Amino acid sequence: MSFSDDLVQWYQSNKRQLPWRDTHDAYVIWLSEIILQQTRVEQGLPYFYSFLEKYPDVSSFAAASEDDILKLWQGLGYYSRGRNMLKTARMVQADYGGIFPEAYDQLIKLKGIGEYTASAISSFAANEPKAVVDGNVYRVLARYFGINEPINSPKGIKIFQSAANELLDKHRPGIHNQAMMEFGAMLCRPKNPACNICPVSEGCYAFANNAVNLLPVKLNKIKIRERYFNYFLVADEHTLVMNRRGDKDIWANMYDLPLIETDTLLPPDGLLALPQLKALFGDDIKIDEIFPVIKHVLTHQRLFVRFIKLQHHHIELKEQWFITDRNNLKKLALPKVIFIFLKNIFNL
DNA sequence: AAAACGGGGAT
DNA sequence: ATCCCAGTTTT
Repeated sequence: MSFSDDLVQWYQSNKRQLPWRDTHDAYVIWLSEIILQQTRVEQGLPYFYSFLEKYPDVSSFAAASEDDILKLWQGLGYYSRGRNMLKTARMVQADYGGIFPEAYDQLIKLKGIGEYTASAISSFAANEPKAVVDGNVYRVLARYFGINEPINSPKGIKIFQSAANELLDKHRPGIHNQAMMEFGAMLCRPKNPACNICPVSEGCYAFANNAVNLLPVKLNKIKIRERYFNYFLVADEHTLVMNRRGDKDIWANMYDLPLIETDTLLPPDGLLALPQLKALFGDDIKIDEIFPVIKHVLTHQRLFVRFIKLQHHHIELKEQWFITDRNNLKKLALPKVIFIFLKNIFNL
């Protein structure tokens, strides 16, 4: 019995039942793989269902608008995944007649599909012998073979890909890949791995050398930027002023409120200089209510978000601002922190 | 080669 | 708090 055989055997009797397993539809597999990038299965599952229901095939996906896709993606994060999916769906519709490709060399050219995802789709859908290397596989390989090269160094990435390629069972690459990942997710976990019931502990370097908690090695302490967002609620009975975000910063092409970003800690009294507000909104405004600062944590940024309700009779709309009915909010893709605020304010 | 890109769960 | 999740793109 080889390492792969042992894992596959374990996989077949211990795998979770997941809706994207046991299909060979490349479109469905693609949908699941993009959703699951940097996302836990439990978090992605409801999105997978809603996307599949609304867009049962690539043609219907390609016909959607970016606003539609981002709205359905709302809350999942890494929104470029959604925007790239739309580009890819349209490319598949135009260049492949709506037939989702299954070949690695074609997949790798599509937006949002990198080495991992191209390997996953091609091996799951068509049994193409491409080895996946995701976070699970890095961990399994590092521990089992005692590889101490950092998993996120350029050298490490090549070493792990080579190791995965060598290990791949060319006769059943799809199930081999799934078994590697499921094993990493369920037994060979980052913390408290289940070495006591591990089917391959006997040949495991880390288990034999008491190095399970030392591997894999990862470097790069990401640095976190602090930002201070002052959002302004300009609303009447039925409508409010919204802002369409640009395509560079976080939450690209999504919708929030008129914003003043400051580069220092917010003043304790919560007051921005009134002249600054008048310069932005016009003279006819007054601060109505200042809400407590909300700390919103992202991977690379810590946001200190403060909402300020303004009284107004007339305001001047800036370039990316527009007035919309409250009822239209259900159609706009909102960042989590904006969504929560508006939901609470308007009892949505 | 680094940095950027969300949000949430486990420890 | 820290890590990391079925990673990819941009700088």
